Amino acid sequence: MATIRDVAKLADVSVSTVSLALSNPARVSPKTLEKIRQAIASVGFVADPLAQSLARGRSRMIGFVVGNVGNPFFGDIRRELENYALDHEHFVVVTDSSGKTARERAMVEHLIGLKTAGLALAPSGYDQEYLDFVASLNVPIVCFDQKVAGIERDFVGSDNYLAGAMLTEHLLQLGHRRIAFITGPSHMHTATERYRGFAETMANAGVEVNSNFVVDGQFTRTAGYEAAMRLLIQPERPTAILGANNTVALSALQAMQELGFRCPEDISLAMIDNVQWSSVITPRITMVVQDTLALGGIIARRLMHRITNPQGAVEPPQDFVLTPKFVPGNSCRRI
Amino acid sequence: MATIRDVAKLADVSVSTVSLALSNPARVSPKTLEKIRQAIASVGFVADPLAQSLARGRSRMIGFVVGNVGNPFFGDIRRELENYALDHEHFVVVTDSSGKTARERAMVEHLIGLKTAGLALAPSGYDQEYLDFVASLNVPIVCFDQKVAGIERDFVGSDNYLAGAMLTEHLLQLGHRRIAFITGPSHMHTATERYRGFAETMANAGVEVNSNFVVDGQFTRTAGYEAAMRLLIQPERPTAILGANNTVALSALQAMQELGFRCPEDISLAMIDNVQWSSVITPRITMVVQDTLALGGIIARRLMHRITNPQGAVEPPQDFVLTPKFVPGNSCRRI
DNA sequence: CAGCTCTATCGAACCGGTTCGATTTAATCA
DNA sequence: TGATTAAATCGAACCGGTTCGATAGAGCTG
Repeated sequence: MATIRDVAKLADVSVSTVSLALSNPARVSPKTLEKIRQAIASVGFVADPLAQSLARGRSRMIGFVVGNVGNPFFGDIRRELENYALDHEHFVVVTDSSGKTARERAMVEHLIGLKTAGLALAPSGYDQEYLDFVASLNVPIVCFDQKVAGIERDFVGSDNYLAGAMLTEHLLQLGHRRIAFITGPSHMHTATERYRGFAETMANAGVEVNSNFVVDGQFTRTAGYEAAMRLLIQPERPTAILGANNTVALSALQAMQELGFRCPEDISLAMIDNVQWSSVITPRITMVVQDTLALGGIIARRLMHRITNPQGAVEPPQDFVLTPKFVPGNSCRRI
Repeated sequence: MATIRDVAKLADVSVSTVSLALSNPARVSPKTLEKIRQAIASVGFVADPLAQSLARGRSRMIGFVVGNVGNPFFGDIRRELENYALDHEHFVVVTDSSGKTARERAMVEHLIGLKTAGLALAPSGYDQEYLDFVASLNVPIVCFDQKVAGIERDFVGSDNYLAGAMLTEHLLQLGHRRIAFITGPSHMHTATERYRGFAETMANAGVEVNSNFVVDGQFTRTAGYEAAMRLLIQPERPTAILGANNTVALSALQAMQELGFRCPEDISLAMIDNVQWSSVITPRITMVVQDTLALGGIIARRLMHRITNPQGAVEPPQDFVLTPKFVPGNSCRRI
């Protein structure tokens, strides 16, 4: 590998001039610039990103930290961010915490060690120590999906209260009263908000919620399946199930199928968030979806803005909350 | 951030001794070691990974390059690799080329620039120049999924010929003769092998393949859908469709549903590779699946072996080909 | 006790860039 | 034309580690 000193020697200028020519060509005389250009071309010089990062104290990498890259929700956002970052000569490194807080923290630490230019972070869990840690970082960070009280950063997400409320209202309109709700982890903002949307809408309609009808699905497949089973074996079954996310809802569908319940004839089902092959799942699930492309775009622009703009770094944090969209399917019947 | 010089000053030893104590404690006297330990603890020293990588010419990162991290096939492999790497104090950075060769190359170049310890690479496309580039890298690389002629590296994958043959044989056994095949990109090894498995099995059974029954689905959703439509509008329709991967097969299912064909009553369907929610897709698709956990484990061990073992780096490349598994569903009927 | 070997530690160069004050060169003005 | 100023270039220190030959002291041998 050719180094900057090889180039300097060949162009017969100092190392610092080559460096200057690279970072600010306007401040180098045209003929020197040309000599340097030729030298660079002839030895095939490419600056070592590691050395640059060390010297600058900052790299051109952006860290993307989520709990599950396989989730299409995160996948779409990642793609948007990646495209935008690439256009601005930044490079996205993706890390997956598998939803484990300890691992998430280790990954953030690692990315900080890499002197990443910025972080797009979907926190999956946290304790006070972790919050302090995140607060102590002086790197641009845009949080998304999970709004965490105590993290004073830009936040990009959807109106989860509304998402829960919309589906609840839809089921009420169809005549359902015995509506069950499969929740997510109580420490997650999306989970609590969606539940709040459900509970308040029910209360506003004057419908009491049977306490056996609220079960914890942890946003995971196994817990969701188990939670659904608990709902289905009750003598007084719900007429509709609302899944707080795609995973628990589809786990519920699986449980229903295995026990021989038909959807929507026996039990209606609705969920928040799309999945990849929803169009071939029978019945087509009625859902509320987030505008992942828009979210990804906002995250990307906001993060790059803070990274590239000198004063962008000190702007006060801002929240961007998008309205989710209702997508009717045929998994909810009128009763 | 505390540097190694701060530690040296506090422990009243030289910088090089601190470095030695960190990398090879046995060669430092016990009392010096203790002084250094205390100093490290009191200033909270953590070595800068960037500076280490620059000085060593090698980092503790492993690059993971695939065309679509959202695909559960790659997701499982990523998880296995990540767990194993973490156990060996290595860190996986994931990059997604979105199936674009140019981007894939840029990502590999970037990872090499980061002086990654090794690469797990699922090539999605290539030209001669790219092959030469990969060949020129003297970093441990384990290729997987796509076997590329011209890349002399370890390879981990499944027997794709067998995968195609197994499903074809199954359909023949059920009495199908008019079997259609939706292929993947012809430059992909998995695609050509799976097709070969289909074609040869058909030939061996003495069944001629209608040339209109072989359509190109590019392993993508849009092309797969289009290809399926072309099959379904023919006056002489196939009685069974075999999708060369999950994406094209499910696109075909969608096309069938939209045109009002029932599966398997009107047309049978089988596919290679699982998807996340196959258990709630109706009908349950008959498929051949790869053992992603085993693949991931082999990739991880092989790569770490080459990285950590001094002589591992020079071992000749080896192929690991696993046998895929037949998973019956109810998407294929006897005729 | 001189001569030799080992062990522990050190100093300096190095990895490959960036940065900034100092210096040289060129252009502008009185 | 000499003084002044701006533009171009340079040198050296720096980022934060690693590495390796040199050195000093301890321990062993004859």
